Amino acid sequence: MSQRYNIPRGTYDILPQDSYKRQYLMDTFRRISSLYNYREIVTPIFESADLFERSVGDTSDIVQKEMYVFEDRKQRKFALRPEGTASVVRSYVENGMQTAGGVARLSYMGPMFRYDRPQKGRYRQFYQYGLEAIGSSHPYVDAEVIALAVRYLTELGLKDFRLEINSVGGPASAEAYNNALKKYYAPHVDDLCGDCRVRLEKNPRRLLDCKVASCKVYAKDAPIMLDYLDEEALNHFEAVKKYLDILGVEYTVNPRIVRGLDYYTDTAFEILDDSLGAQNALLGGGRYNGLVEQIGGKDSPGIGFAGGFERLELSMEKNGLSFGEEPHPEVFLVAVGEKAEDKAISVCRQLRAMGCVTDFDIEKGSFKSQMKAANKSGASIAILIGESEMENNTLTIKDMRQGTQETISADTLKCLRSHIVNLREQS
RNA sequence: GUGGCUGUAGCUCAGCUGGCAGAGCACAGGAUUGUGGCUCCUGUGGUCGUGGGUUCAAGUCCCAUCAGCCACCCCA
Repeated sequence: MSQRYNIPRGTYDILPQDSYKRQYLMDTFRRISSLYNYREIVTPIFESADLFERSVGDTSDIVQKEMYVFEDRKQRKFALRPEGTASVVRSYVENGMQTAGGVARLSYMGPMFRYDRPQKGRYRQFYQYGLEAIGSSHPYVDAEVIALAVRYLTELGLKDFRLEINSVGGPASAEAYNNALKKYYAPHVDDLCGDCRVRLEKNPRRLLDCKVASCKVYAKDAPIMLDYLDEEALNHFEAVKKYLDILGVEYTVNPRIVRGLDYYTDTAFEILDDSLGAQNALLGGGRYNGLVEQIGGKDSPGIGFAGGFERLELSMEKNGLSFGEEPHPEVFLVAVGEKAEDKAISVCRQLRAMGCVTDFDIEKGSFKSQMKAANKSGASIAILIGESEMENNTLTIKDMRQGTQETISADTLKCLRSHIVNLREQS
């Protein structure tokens, strides 16, 4: 026997018996995002590594420890995308979307890659849905994006999640806050973990969600971001809350939300489902007013979110929610004898031309085993063609649920069609 | 990158202090010479994750390694 191969660590196959679930999640996301007039954008799954280093942040764990970086044959440095926003903004700038005026509403879905130790709800290749609204800094847009995220989850039937929001302020607030943090932590430097000593210099905000016990002690009494927001940032945050109230979206303010990507400004939010275990973030997002310019475009504000399909599936399964109907053929053909088989092939073709989902297993021999196959397929109708049907030029149509059957002329296609439609309506 | 638990048939798992590799489900055939589901009978299917070691003898004990799960971490 030749070499057997295994799937790479942290990846998984979506098997045919489950793929309708993922399709349901994707279809629903497309439906809801198009309700808000978002259009789908598809970008490559790899980009210049530099794009992510500059946008996500070269001090972030994503870039430092988790990114799949590789060189192509001409020694250009690329990365498998660890998230979607950077690519969407790159495309926005590259294709001059800002010149179109108004707000660009862009949605996307696809695989993302992070090199991390796999566990429940966490994979190395995982699939995200997300969207970006670029071109407005109006707080209503923040609220609308959040409302859309909530609407999507609600549409899927999910209830036991909670929305947490925060504001990390603009650059001025951020600097004031960072200085306050540095000042607060300075006397305790020796007690901090190695990571945090580096963070204190480069990105002090991330000290707040360090889980090392000795660092956690100080996080409790650390200065709070919201107290350092300048007037503009504070007004923005208040307005976002007002619009969320108008839209009927429930939330709690969590001043500790510090998103792991460096490009966030002002609004940051997460939707959490505590039944999921350690990986409890269903979706997360926020505003990124400096990102477009940072990537080389004309200064334009933006906001967006992204979530993982895997965690949605876990949450839905835990709650016993439906992924829509599992697909199965409507008609299954059963034919015994060479001439009957030939007849079945042409009936099969005609049924499919009518738009009727049809299957026929030419490998199966006996009537019995073909009937078993028909039963297993879940088809509601079986069409039987045997000796007597061939002699009389008829077809026997069997209702698999009721067990009833009747014989009709094989020539009247319309007749066949009305039978199928009839039976389809009954079931 | 760190720790704990687990790897036996396609799936879920049993296999005692080392002694002939098992069950259920699934799959195939039959009981029923043109009729599925229920029942009963029969059958196919295994480099016991991989590589070493100890032993007369290893699925079982030891070491390494890979993978899965859970947690840390990170976040989707």
